[in-house]
Amino acid sequence: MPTPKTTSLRRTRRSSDDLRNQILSAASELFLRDGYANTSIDAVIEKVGGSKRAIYSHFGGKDDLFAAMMANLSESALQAIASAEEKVAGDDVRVSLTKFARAVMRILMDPRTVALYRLIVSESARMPDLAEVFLANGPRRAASALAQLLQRYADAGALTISSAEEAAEHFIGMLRDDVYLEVLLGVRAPLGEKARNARVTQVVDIFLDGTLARRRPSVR
Amino acid sequence: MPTPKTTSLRRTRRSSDDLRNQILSAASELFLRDGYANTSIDAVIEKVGGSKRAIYSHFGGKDDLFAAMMANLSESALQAIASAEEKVAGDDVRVSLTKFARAVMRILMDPRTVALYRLIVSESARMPDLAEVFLANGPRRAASALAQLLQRYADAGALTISSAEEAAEHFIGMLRDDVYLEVLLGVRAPLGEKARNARVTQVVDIFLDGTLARRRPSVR
DNA sequence: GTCTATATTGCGATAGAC
DNA sequence: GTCTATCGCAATATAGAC
Repeated sequence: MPTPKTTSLRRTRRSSDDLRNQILSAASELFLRDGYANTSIDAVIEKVGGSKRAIYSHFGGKDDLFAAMMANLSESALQAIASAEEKVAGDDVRVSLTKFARAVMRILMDPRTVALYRLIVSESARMPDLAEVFLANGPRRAASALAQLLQRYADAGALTISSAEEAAEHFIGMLRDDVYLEVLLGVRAPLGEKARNARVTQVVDIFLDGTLARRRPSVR
Repeated sequence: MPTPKTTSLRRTRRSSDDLRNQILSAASELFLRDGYANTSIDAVIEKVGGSKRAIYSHFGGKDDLFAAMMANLSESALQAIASAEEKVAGDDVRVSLTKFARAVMRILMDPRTVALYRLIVSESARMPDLAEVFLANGPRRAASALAQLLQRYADAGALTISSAEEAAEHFIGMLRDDVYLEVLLGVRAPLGEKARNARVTQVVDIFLDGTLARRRPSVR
């Protein structure tokens, strides 16, 4: 059978949901690559096939298509962050931080994340809600997860930090340094796993040897 | 007296240089505020007065006007960085780093820098040279100045660092953390002097207590 | 002023779902 | 067969570069 029955409710030639998803997918690719202003409705429709009308009946307009796409993207981004949070189960501070940092670096250097980051910076002025959603689901979420981790170690006497929140922000800042800026600006390819891990080790060393309590010469 | 229309080279009322500078100034303001696509030639002309013809004869087109404006801006940015480099004359590591970091933070949080940063991220895909010029005059220059400073202290035995370059990048990364991202996205106002200095102290403490040689319990 | 690009809408035709 | 979403194409409107 060419068309195995759709388990869902109605239309099937290319079900309404399929069309919607295909539009979202094509729009993501183009918006992420070329930005909002340089992506035309025609270009999206050319990738998907069909009529421009489909976009307007499904989404309402270009702005709404863009918003829908960003909402869609934030879901997958959120899942990535959530999986990173689970990686911090190690007992040793250095091991925990390293795991966390590697996960963050992997997400940061993902080409999709890079493009999303760039798009957010470009368009947040036009759509303020965009920035809020992105910050809440991405950076703030990662920072507060890390802050909790740091606080636990601080309570256990392994770390000496004045503010877990700020320390977490600084730690993540170290991961997202000039190298990341260069990736963001497209003058350098995203770091591969080996290079990422090397930088993570550097960062963890700098960070930890400043916050490790020195009373107990334990872990080293 | 019927004003003889000077068809080409000579201009009288407003000197050619003045007009050029006024155009650049108006263009800077608009481009920085609204971005490339959302700034129209008409809007620039409206601010300056005169005819659209002026822009095309002076610059050639919108792209060229934009490029000229960016080149113009990078000069002042360069001066700011250069002034930061001079501030590192202190003898004590902590004092030197603090001075340097305060200067960097002041530049970073300058609304003009923020707008420039945002514009670079938005447009570097369209104009790759932009990113190179910006990186060379800004971030890379600051990082390498800091790296030299760090290396001096390392040579003197005050710091233990494996790579001065990378350490410098991480240090600056700590300064440009999530808080800066929020400023960049416009959801938070740039930090005032007091808040900046507080963060600088945090960053220097984290950084130094990890890189200070512990053999000699000297400086602390 | 001219011309191109592009967002947005109008509407008859069509092809599956029911 | 009817119904409805989609299609294809044309038309409108506006902005903005030149």
